[in-house]
Amino acid sequence: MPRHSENTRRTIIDSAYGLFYRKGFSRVGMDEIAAQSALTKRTLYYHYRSKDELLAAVLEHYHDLAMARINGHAERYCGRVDEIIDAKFNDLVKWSKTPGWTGSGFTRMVMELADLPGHPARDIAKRHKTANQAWWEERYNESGIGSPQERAREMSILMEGAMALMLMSGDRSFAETAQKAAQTLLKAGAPVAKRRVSPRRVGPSKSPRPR
Amino acid sequence: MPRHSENTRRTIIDSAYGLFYRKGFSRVGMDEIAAQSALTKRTLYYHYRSKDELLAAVLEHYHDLAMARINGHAERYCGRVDEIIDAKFNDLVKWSKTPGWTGSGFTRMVMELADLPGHPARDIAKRHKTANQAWWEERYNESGIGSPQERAREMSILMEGAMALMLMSGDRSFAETAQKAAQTLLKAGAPVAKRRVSPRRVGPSKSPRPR
DNA sequence: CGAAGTAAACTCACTGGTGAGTATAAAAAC
DNA sequence: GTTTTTATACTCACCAGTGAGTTTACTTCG
Repeated sequence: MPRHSENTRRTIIDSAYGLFYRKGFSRVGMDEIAAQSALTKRTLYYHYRSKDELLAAVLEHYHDLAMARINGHAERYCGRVDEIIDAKFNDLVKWSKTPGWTGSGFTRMVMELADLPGHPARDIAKRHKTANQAWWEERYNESGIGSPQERAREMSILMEGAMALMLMSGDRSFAETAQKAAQTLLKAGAPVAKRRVSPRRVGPSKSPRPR
Repeated sequence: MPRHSENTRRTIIDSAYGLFYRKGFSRVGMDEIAAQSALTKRTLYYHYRSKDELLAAVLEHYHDLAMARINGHAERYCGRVDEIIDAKFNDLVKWSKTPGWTGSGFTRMVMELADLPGHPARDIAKRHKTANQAWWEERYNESGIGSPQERAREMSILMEGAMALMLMSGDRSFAETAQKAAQTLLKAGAPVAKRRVSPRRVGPSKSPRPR
């Protein structure tokens, strides 16, 4: 087939993402990815030097997607912070109901590769979580909430913890518990001016949910 | 009867635990475990029918250890709930400073094997987290705190989330953030009688920290 | 007592299978 | 005529699990 190397790469990354997300990194073979992509293994190695490099590309791509998605949702994630919190946790519950849901792929990758500090996946996952947290910090900040950084860190913790426990127990109500906790912390933490915030940017989005 | 099979099993389980904790399940071979135990691979299969069964035995053992440890620490984890919370998070920080720390082995196992719902490791990990949460529920309960179950679930979430983020970011201060959040939630949640609680049982303990 | 039996515990060498990554040559696009 | 892709076949390392036999410690019988 032809020269559209961009398309091919996209195909490879999508297939790889699906398999990595489902089964983790080690238990997915390059042959499997090749088969899923309807390509030859040789072609995979034409575009990516190694399995690790492919993983890095996959995470990079889905990090970008997630960021674009979150920023494109300005009209959904606007208003008072407490409303944004509710929206976020509702979305988490919705997401967790998709058939093969197994939590955050980034988190799971880091846990699987926890003993390889130099692995590219580690850095990308870290960047992803940092970016997410920065997003929350902005939300808290522009709403005039006190200690926005601390609040954002709490949100990260609650989200991460809720996902882990939902995955382990199969009990979706952990999202609700985390949500209520976030609201309580918001109220208890910072009795500052509550001002509304208007949508920041336009750009609807649908599509699957990387995380 | 010939040689002491209990000792051998113990050796195997300890070696396996060390390797599984460090590198995860898939990336550790039975040969590696055998070498670490100074035994033949065949001997491993004499005591355990399969690698999965060995993993189950390892988790079972370390779950017991963790429970024994937590119950043996009655003199440490007593007093007002807010003191217990502080003690717990301090212990988390201390634990996280041990050289090869990579968070909760149970959580990481579940994340690695997330696509295998029937795997024995899943059930054991779930039981472990449930037991931990029940422990917290008791603590809240015997201190006359309102909604003890909800408080215990929050604790689980905060602990789990803090560990995940500490692992990903390498930033230990997430423990502190989670700790403060737990205290805030405690105060905000249940303005009920604060009564002291005396040590429940005796039995000092030291030893490493399974989780 | 001591030889013979025996069952648990253990070893060595092996199998079939799969993993990542490569070699090479040739075909199809553009 | 260069880039991309196929096709097939290959290397080499590893890995879960096994077949068949050996050692150890304890028992039983003469």
